[in-house]
Amino acid sequence: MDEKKKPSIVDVAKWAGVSTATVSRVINHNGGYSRETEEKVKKAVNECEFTPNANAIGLRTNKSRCIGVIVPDVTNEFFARIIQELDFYLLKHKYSLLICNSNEGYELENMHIRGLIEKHIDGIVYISGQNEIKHTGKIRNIPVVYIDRAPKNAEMLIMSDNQEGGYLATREMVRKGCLRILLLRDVRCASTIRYRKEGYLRALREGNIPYNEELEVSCFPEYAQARSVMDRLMKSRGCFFDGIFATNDMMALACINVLLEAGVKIPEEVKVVGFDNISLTRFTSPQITTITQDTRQMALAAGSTILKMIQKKEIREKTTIIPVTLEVRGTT
Amino acid sequence: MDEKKKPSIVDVAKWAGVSTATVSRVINHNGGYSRETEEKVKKAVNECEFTPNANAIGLRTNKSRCIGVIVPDVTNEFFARIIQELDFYLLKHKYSLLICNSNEGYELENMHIRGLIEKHIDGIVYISGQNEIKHTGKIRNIPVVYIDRAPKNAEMLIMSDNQEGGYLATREMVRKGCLRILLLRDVRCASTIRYRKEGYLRALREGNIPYNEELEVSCFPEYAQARSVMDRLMKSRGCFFDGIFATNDMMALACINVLLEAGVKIPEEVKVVGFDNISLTRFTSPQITTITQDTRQMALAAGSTILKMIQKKEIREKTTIIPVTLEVRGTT
DNA sequence: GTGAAAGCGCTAACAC
DNA sequence: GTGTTAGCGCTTTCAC
Repeated sequence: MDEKKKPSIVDVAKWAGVSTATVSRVINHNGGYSRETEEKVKKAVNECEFTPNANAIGLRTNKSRCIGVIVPDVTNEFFARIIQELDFYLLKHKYSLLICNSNEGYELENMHIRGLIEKHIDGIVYISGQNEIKHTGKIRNIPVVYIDRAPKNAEMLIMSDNQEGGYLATREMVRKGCLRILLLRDVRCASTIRYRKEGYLRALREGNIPYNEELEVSCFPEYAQARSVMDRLMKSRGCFFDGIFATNDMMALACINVLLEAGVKIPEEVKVVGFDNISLTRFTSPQITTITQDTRQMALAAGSTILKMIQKKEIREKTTIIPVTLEVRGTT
Repeated sequence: MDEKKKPSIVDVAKWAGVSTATVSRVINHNGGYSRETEEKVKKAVNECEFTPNANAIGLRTNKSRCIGVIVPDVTNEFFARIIQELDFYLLKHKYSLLICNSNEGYELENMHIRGLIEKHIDGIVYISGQNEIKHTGKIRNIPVVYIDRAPKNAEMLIMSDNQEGGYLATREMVRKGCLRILLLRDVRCASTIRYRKEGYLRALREGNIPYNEELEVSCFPEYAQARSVMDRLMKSRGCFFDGIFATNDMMALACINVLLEAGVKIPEEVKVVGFDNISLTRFTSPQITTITQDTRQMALAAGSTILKMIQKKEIREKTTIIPVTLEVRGTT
């Protein structure tokens, strides 16, 4: 065993006085060896401080035990939470997570995908973040699990029950007496948003409240844009609503700040519900009522699905819907 | 060239009518071939849709073009921003980023490190997040760059100019007339916090304001803890300060909410400055004055340093200090 | 300027 | 139950 080099399985074999095949068998728990040799080998492994060479294994088996995750923006807490849970789940299964931040950009995404392919990663988790999927077809022969949105030909999809979320959010306000509930929605035509709106409509119907087109306002799903839209609305038409369902928490926060600054009382005069339950919703005053997307379950579903695909196990459901919950707090 | 299998350099060599050695040379721009063969090979590479097998390269060269990043919590925006920039920088240099979320846990971190070693990653970026570095010595022969904090025997360290940050924050309040500036500090004894306090003291000295021990309050650096500490303080002693320097933005936010709820006017009666400039500081009302840690420069420094170490280039500075800036907003 | 061939560390098929 | 060995795809030395 060389002084400088890392010990290989050959070194271990020599040390234990067995063949490399036997060492390999023991390491991989493949059976076909006696209790005795097992001990010998394990001892040798420890004493040599042997660690397997993933590159060699990968080359030999065409597996890398790496999963790539493509994400529009790690900086977004919702995505970060998914990554965190995914990392934890995969670590337990001895997989590594390669992070690919696309910044919502086509070019970065493609560079990343190219890198992933060269690295022979075993699978990809693709978190779309409501934007269009652009790469379609570029990824071949690699299992892909989509979270949130997926291209038509996609195999596997994990998503929250957005319809139910929209419903729960709106029902909460209806039950508490709101009659003119503003829908402040992400302007982008994502299916997730469409579902949330369906839920909103369902809750209105259930409460015998007619849908009013004037109460639907679109804007880009960022704080700044939501703020200016609400500012303009308040200036031009005043507070003509008694509830707001914002399709994400940042927009909800923008509403709350605008209303509070205009002297409107929350939740007495206007109630507000957001979506996502990012941590920020607990750091405001009042704290924001919102819909929890269960990032943990989403990550778990994505992780176990991708592992199953890698192992070519059969998967019953192509689409997994993760339940959402209403978090009642100070704004309703 | 097999139908199902990915083409290897053997296929390309056959296609181009040259040897694998030549293909390798062309691919790696190693010179020693004619303009003519270069064209032939390049053409073959394209037509075969050849992508190199990173495992084979890694096995042969003992390089993986992978960098691991160990981070206490991806969900923390400050860390996420560093990861984002690092990912971008490394992508440009054709390196991949393996994410290792330690959740501030010893065990997870070690599992991750073990995985990184097996994967023969080329380097590690270690973002400590002010907690102690525990692994010391476990990582051998792998270049490591530390961000924020480093163990004694560490080679490379990137950090913000925390002293200057504390100074700028405090000076801003001194200049605007504050005389009793509360220091709400992270209770953990990290060097970063120590530096920030030094800056605070320097600004006081400069303003001829005596340091008052009673104005230094410690707590865990989370919103909830900061809130309850401030709540208690206000209940027991009222508002005996006219400024607060909180050593991170979450604590600053907690202060602001407590004060606002108690009817204290910000910034008229009390001014507040945070630290980090997380995006949340712009989503509050009033927006929070804070110190920007330049995550982009930190990531750039970490990225270029780790690449230099990998290439065994000499590095002048062991420690890189990244400048910080004061962001004046509504709370001062 | 180009090719032949060894070998990186490992697994798995086959032999015993 | 264990050993021998071929070969995964690539780089690199050594010939020519």
